Amino acid sequence: MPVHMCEVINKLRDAGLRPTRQRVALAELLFAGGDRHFSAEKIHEEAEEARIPVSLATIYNTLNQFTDAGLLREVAIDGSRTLFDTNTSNHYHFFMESDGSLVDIETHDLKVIGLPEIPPGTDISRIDVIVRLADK
Amino acid sequence: MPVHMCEVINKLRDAGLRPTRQRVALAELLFAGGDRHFSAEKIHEEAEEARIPVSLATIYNTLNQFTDAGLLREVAIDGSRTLFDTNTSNHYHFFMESDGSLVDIETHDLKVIGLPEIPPGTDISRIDVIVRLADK
DNA sequence: TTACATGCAAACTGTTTGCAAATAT
DNA sequence: ATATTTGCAAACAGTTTGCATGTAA
Repeated sequence: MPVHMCEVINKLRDAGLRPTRQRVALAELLFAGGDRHFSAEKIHEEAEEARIPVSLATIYNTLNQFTDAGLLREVAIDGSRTLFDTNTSNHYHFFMESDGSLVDIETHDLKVIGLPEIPPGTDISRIDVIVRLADK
Repeated sequence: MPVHMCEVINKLRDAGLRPTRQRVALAELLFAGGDRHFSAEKIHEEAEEARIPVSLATIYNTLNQFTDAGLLREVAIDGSRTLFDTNTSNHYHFFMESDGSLVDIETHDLKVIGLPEIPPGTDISRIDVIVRLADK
């Protein structure tokens, strides 16, 4: 078994997920390259191209499990579909309205200042920033 | 016909929308008070309580028309449902994770700084900021 | 009178779920 | 051996659409 596969298996184990055939294959697809953004449907297509037999239902379940385990995060762009992001660190996004794609903005570049007091009894769990770009 | 009703009618006319019974009634519901956030379903319930007969399909159509006309804007929180906002000016939001409600943050309080260069050939069409709050 | 708006039901999209068969431990 | 995971199809929620009927101009 190749080393990179063991890494994926350990990653899943650490997250408390059994390293099943499908989960390992999907994790390799998702985490092989650098950071990326995708929908469930996109991953389904890629899995088919890679001859990995996984049902769409399992992809949804897996992406949600990965998200719960902190391996992915969701990005809310509009109501039509859920996008996932392999970069789980605190960062913001450019959203290309022309083609619906996302590009990361590294946090150290960008700051949100002047935040008013938050309601008592609450904590900030996350700040989402989406810079929507349109073709000129 | 009361004065406030004329205002609504003019507002619709200015937006290029015929002031039909349903559109006038919905506009009064939506724009009577100050700024507010809501889903299509919520407005459907309110219309029923107010004994205004409007089908859910018409509410969806109307909210989308109002949005296209610039009378409303959409707020993307998560994929599960579309939220609308009567405040169409540039402003940001607190999102209460506990109950799914939204509260406006006035723009003059909050600034996004250090934005990196945007890709050539594009313009910023809007910046969305959502501060997610969880109960402590 | 005529173009546009409405209501209903049916279609549709993205997502979740129930359950029998398959699999990891 | 046993608890978990998978795949399928069916269920589901939110939203949109086709078409006959109603209405504003």
